[in-house]
Amino acid sequence: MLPSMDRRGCVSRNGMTPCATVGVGPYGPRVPTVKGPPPGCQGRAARLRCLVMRRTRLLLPTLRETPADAEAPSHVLLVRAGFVRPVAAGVFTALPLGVRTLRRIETIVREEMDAAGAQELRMPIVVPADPWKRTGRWEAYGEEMFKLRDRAGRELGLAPTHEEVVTLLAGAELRSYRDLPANLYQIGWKYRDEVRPRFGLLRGREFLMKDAYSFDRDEEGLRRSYEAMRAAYRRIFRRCGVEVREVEADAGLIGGQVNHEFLAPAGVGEDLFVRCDACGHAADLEAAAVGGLGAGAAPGPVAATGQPVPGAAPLVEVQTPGCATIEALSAFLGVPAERTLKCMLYDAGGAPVAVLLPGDREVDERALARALGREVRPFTAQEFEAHGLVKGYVGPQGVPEGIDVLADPAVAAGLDWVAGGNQPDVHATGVAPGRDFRIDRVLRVARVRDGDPCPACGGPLAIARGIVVGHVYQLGARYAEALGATFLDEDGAERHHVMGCYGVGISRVMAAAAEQHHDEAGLRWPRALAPFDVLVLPTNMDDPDVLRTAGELEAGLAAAGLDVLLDDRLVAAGVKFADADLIGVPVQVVAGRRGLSAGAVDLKVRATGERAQAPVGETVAAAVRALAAAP
RNA sequence: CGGGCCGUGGCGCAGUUUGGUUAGCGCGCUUGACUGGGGGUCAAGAGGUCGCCGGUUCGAAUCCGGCCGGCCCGACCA
Repeated sequence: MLPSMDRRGCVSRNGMTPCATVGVGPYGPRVPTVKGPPPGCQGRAARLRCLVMRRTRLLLPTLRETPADAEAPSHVLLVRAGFVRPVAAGVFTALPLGVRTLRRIETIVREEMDAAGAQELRMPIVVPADPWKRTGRWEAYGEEMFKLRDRAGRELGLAPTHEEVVTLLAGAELRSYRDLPANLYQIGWKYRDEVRPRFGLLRGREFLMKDAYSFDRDEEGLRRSYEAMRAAYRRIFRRCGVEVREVEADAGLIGGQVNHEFLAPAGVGEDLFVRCDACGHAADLEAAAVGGLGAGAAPGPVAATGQPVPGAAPLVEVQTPGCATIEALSAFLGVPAERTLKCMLYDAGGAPVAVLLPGDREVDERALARALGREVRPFTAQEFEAHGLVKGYVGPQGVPEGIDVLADPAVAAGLDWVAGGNQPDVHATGVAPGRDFRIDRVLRVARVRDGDPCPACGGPLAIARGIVVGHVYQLGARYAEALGATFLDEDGAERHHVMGCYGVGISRVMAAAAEQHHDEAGLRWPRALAPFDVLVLPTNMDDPDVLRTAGELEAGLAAAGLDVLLDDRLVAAGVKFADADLIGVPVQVVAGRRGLSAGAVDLKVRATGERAQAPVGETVAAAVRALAAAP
């Protein structure tokens, strides 16, 4: 029987078990056929062990050009290298290579979760609205949550996370302290109707996530569960080959007090965080702005200029025509911006507040809102007028009673400020806190900047971008209380479950790894995440020696337990090299006429670019070693 | 949701300002030949309701209106 064949070297359309196909040929009448399965790949048992794939049988559409709608490196490369295809804004199909890499991440996550004593569940994507209304999150999530109605008019949502569902399950099934502690997790698609999907997989509307929920008798148990998860997360990201920083973070809509983010530093990361290279301290930028920095660490005008503290100068009014901005004022008076006093006015949930900070600083409005527990917005022109204030020339000495004065620690600590004179074109110098104006509350709401001192050690902080790949929270009992989830404790008392929740963005990890590991030629997967371990690349498809060797290497590498991709296309070698670098398989084994004439094949480690030769007979061992040594 | 840009074979683009009858180019795809160690060469092909709807006009990819989709910046967030 003559196998069907096509130009690309496909041997058999129905020979779907890769090892059942034969050699690499035939490619045409001129090309000799390699008979029989490659050595080491005979028999049913061996066949089942083989983890080989032929390029001609794989849906692996690589693109030579950059897709017009992709910007982030991970987005460009995951599309170009044939891992994913876009379906709608922020929604993707994972192609076979993408599935393989996602599965490797999932496997690592499962192993570590299971090792930590967690149990896997499958919860639904479509969830009823009622529990969400009871916890208040139906409203709180707002437009972010996909909401639907079924034919009977029942309200449903696509779950972005599963606290409600799992808490109800715990309330029903974890009824005794003997059932606790418990940690339940799942891996599945999550939905979020993003205001603005972007960066490809990094911020999609559908994303693959592992979410886990711990249930304990008390806070002490929660802390133990929490620390166990943090430890598991460190192992997960280390195994994935993704560099992460663990930072103190903001709880967002999930809630709870203590929480940490695992940020993968990357150029396109959408989260800003501060880190101190001296002591390792790191915090989410917003968390840092609220409580991460102690008052003593705040740079006053004195520390910033390096000048000694002047004595308490008298308050003097000076003419400053056209100086409604700090920039103009600083230039006009020849005073550094950090010695001027900026007085910002906000409406905070109906109550006016004044925020004082050095002129070179900006208010982090989110941090302010969080510190006050109210929404804030800048004063309107009418509000300035109503309070008798002149925009651009507001000084704290003229802030009327009834407006709370919140001051940055630097303002409280400084003397001799240059502040607004509360009339057009007038400022005042020598303005001192306490003497000239009151401070109702010292509050750190200035946006953290590069170079600010670290609260832990005083060293310089750096602002960096990162991708949130993991987030762990201590939730406490709020969900259990809202949903009435209780258990009977040892003393017979009915108590609410104390919860924690823990997420890993599986699809984000893939994108984050792509962000961290690529070059101009393409992806460079860490070996734990690569879709295949080894790529076998025969260069001369008309050479029987080359074909036979490639087939033997394919079988031998598979027998050694590696996932092997054989590029059996009948195309120019250059095409294969370019594709090999693009898809980023860690080890390339090149079998070509040139090397084989000396009895050798070439190995290339993608991540390092390192090349080596090995005798044909030792290639498998050399490839295994190269893979083990790869990043 | 504000601001900007963009929808033309599978992908990347030109053509639109100044309407004109066969809508081009590169890559990819098909067939054949040559080639075969870094996206090679030649030849012959296939493939397009120019995002959708409506309007103006003798005539619309091109002008006007509406809608849909996508990207970037911002606000927001895993």
